[in-house]
Amino acid sequence: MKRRVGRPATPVLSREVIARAALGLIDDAGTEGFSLAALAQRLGVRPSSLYNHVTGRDDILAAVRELVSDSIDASMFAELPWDEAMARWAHGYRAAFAAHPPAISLLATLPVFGALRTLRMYEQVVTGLERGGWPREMVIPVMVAVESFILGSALDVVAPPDMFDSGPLAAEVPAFAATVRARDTTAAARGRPPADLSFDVGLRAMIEGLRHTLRTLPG
Amino acid sequence: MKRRVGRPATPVLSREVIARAALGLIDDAGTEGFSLAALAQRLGVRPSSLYNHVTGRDDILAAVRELVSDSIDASMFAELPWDEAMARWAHGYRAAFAAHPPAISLLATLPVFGALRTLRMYEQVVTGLERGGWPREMVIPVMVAVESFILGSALDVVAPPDMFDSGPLAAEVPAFAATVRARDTTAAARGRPPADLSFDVGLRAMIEGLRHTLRTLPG
DNA sequence: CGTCCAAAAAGAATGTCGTTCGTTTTGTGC
DNA sequence: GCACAAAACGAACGACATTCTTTTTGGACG
Repeated sequence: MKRRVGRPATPVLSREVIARAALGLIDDAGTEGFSLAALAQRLGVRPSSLYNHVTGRDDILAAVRELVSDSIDASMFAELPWDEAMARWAHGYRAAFAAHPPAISLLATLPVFGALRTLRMYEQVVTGLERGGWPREMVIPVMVAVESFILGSALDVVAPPDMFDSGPLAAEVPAFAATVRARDTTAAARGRPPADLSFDVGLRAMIEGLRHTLRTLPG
Repeated sequence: MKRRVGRPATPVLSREVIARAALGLIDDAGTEGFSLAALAQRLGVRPSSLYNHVTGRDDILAAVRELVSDSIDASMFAELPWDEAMARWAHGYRAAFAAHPPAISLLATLPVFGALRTLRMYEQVVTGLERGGWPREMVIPVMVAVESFILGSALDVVAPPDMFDSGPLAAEVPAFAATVRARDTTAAARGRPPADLSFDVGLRAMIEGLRHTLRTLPG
């Protein structure tokens, strides 16, 4: 499987191929397993070859982010009431990231812009909110607020499970330890990850609160 | 200012000193300007000396995170109603991170645990929520939901301003471009950063929604 | 059909970075 | 007063992202 020097007969790489391999590598090897050397090896290629298709490490991560973002559906804003559409969009948004836990911390801090597909998604959301009666100047804040919650919740997914149970620390913070246990019990009883409980509670609250905000708007 | 080999007469370093210098370096030089070499130079020390006080880079960032977290006040939960306390806590929490924009992306992805001070903060919040009537198993989800929103909003602070105004992209997403302009106008009129609008709208909504959730709880 | 240029691969080399290890000097407890 | 731990330096290493050069191939144009 050794590759010869020189341009190959059939092209091996592309921005798309690199992004998919990168996401696969991150899924398999985790955050710290991601390196250009490992990525090149997975592609059967030398690291320097990557630079013919991307500008560098950050560009690869941007491509991965586009890949993940492109799996988010926002078409529901065209048909459903804004609040119901928002709930579904948020669930899909979070699921897209939660499907690749190790990638979250790598992607969460990256700027999103430059991706046309992402802008189109925003366009759909914005249009749906305006159709729902939100005043122009509040549309972006409302969308960004929900998006911030989603992003933060995605980071929560990758947070390590609490390991201080029955340690000397638990005695220092009894109320906290007790409520954590109560949450874990409830989560286990429902067969869902603890992080899902926070997301559901928070999303429901935020959308209910936004309904209230829109209802009681001056004017 | 050259230091001689060997243990100095008066100690130069400590975990605390290192953390403060690191935060200062991040504030001054940004995310990518942070390196152990630069940090050591700022401390008048060689990089290898740091390892006498911390286990490595990640440990330094953990110390910085503790430093930032320690400036968050949660005492209001002992006196105020839970919803009002939550609002003030959230504002302080976000402000603590927003005071160091370049640090946010470095710290946001780090695990929080091991810091006793942080656990004590959680203890105060948890106690306040229980006092407010929240059932045990919902306390942590409620707190984590709000914290996720705060974290996500902090990341939004560091997001680059939209630069696609009047570009060829704006024509592709007219509704989006228009609402962004409306938001920027409103933000400018109020003399506040655009990110603040999203945070205020989202926090108000989430707390109002949580009030509604608590009110309509089964049982 | 041949020529020239761009594209796409490997290969070699570089500088930075985090980290480890050995050495030196100093403070401290017996 | 002596042994040992603590805390600094200095040297060296391996991993990493990146750049530049070289080699081979595809395609456009004559």
